[in-house]
Amino acid sequence: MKKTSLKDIAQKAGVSTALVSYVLNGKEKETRVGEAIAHKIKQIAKEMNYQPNHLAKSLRSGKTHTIGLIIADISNPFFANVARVVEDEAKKNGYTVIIGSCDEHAEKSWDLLNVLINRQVDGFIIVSCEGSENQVHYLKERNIPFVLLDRHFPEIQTDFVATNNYKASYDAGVHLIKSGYSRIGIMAYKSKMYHMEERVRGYKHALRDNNIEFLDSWLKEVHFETMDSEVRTAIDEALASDQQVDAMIFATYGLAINALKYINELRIKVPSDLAIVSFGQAEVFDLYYCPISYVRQPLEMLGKTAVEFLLKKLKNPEEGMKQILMEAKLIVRESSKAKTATLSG
Amino acid sequence: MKKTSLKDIAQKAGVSTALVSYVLNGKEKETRVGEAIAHKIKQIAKEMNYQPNHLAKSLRSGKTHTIGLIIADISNPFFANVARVVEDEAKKNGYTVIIGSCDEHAEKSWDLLNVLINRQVDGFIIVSCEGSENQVHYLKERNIPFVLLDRHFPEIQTDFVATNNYKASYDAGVHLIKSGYSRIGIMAYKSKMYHMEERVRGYKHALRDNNIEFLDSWLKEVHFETMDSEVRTAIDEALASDQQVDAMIFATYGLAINALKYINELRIKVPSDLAIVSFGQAEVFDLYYCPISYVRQPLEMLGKTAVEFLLKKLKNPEEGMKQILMEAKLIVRESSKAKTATLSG
DNA sequence: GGTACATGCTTAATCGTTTAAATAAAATTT
DNA sequence: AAATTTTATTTAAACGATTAAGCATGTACC
Repeated sequence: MKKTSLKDIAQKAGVSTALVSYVLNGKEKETRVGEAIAHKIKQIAKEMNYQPNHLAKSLRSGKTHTIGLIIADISNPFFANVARVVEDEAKKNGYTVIIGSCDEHAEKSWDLLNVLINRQVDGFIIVSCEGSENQVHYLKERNIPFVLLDRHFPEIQTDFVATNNYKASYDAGVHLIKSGYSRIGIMAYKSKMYHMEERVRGYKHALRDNNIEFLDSWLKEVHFETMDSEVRTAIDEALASDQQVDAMIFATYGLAINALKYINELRIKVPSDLAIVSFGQAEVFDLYYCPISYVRQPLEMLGKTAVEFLLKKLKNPEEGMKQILMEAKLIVRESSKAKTATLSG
Repeated sequence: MKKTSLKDIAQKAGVSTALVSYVLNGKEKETRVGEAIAHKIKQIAKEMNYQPNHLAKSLRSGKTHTIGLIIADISNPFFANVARVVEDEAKKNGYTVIIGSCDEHAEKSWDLLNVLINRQVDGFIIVSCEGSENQVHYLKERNIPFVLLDRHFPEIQTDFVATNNYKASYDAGVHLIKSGYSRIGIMAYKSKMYHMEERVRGYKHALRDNNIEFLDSWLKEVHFETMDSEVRTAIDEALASDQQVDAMIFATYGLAINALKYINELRIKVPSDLAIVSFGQAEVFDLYYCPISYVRQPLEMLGKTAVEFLLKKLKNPEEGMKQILMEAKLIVRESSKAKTATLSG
């Protein structure tokens, strides 16, 4: 029992496939199809439960109504949620999303890109990973529409939707200072990615603007791949030295999780021994015995806007370049509460 | 600068598209293409960076090399991870996956199914939600290949890959009993889904086989949609009554998370006030001040096997029905440690 | 009554592949 | 040398849709 095609309907109605196509695409008026026939065609289409073949449509039109979404790390709940938003938003507009995670590997990202290009996606939304600049250039050269999400390359002119990471980190730093912490560290990925540099920069400026001298030993940079062990070392160092920190900003969700596990093991008390503010958002932060203060990025808006930008570009390739930085919001919880309160402890 | 097609290559090589197709599909031998020409064609294809058009291929062959993955709830990290496994495994076999989450709504699942059928996916892997039996029947009738994952309907003959939930829950119950708990409750979704019933059944039998009389008030069933508030009520009831529980099994990850948040608020101590074993697996359980014992389902194997079953069926539609129940493993942590140890507290 | 236009429908090309069947040329057999 | 087989290549239909162009009609106008 094959799917019914235009031909089947045409045959049953005794007309050409052209008429059927016109009618079912709502072009009866422009193409002057007889009312009686039009009605008959619609009737038959319904009876036979006609569903157009997307492949054929796409082959003809060159449009697949599919978006490729390449995510740097889908195991990060922030990105997982962004992916959901993108998917929902796309579906609302009649688009299907194909998701791929490159797990922070540029080669994997490259493979994905090619697979999806071959699948004829109409455009891309990309959370770039380190070393994927060439891919961005490639897309630009080939004139394939795309929007960068959450991470972007300031030296490459592209559409992007991202968070103001500098500001977010600055705010986090100021918040800790105002809460009475003065020896504030930051843990970040060892990375040349702009969003990461911005987070470190914001933190440093927060210290500077509050007359706290930044110490090199307060910046802990770890490699993504060997995070598990490096985080432990970093925590050990941050707490053991004579430049011991009393608060720490975690530049990503993954770093925070790893650190918290270790901190648990060490029986270090948050926030009395160590105050914490983390980027990223996740249930985990609510569930920790001492709820974690975090930087809430405008997840929904990021996803929605990225889709919006891309679809606009798909509809009109001449559309101008769109770039937007959205503000994050610092959610203050127990893990960074004012130090005075813990002086008694 | 259009993509190069078979035609372009044919033109440049001065041959017909047929030859090009044969050569590039490795059918030179069967179709006896001249060696010189074959070589020339390959050469040109490489030079022009030929990438076949999947749409055209699919239209012709009726195969899209795409799998539809419908997940009951992608916000559940267990399912999110299963999705990753399925995706990776599919990709290894040259398949692309289109994921959709129905958020436990049968209608949404129905919509997804249709969207994906229209997109001509070759087959489905489905984590069914309540009330979607008709969809399973529909697929069977229309002879669309599919494999049910994690949840199945015992009264419908289908391929499936799932966990032995009865056994898992039974083990969890026995473990708690052996650890000295005797007033053991269970929190589950109010649902007619088989996997949920099995979890309750296993728990009950664990009690029965250890001469503990099951009390109705120990079974807390909450609705998925209104989980947030109902979980609180359930916890209140479980702890306040004269039939107060000293341990609790959570039949899903979501329930556990919600309950733990509330338990935190109430300042209830785990496990001294309440021991806990939960289904599902997530970082959260590691991070809780008292790491949570949980039932680890064979996530990787489930996903891989589902893909394997489906691909076999796609390759050979006559393939027999495949059903498998995999064993879960109880991971014992602090949250359910032997009661004697806490008698002093 | 001839030209012009409106109406209602069909034809056929096209998108990029695959592949059975046809064809032509060369090699082998009778 | 004719018949047959093998080898190398082309032709053309098909997948399922879209759409410009063509072709009959009928109606209106001068």
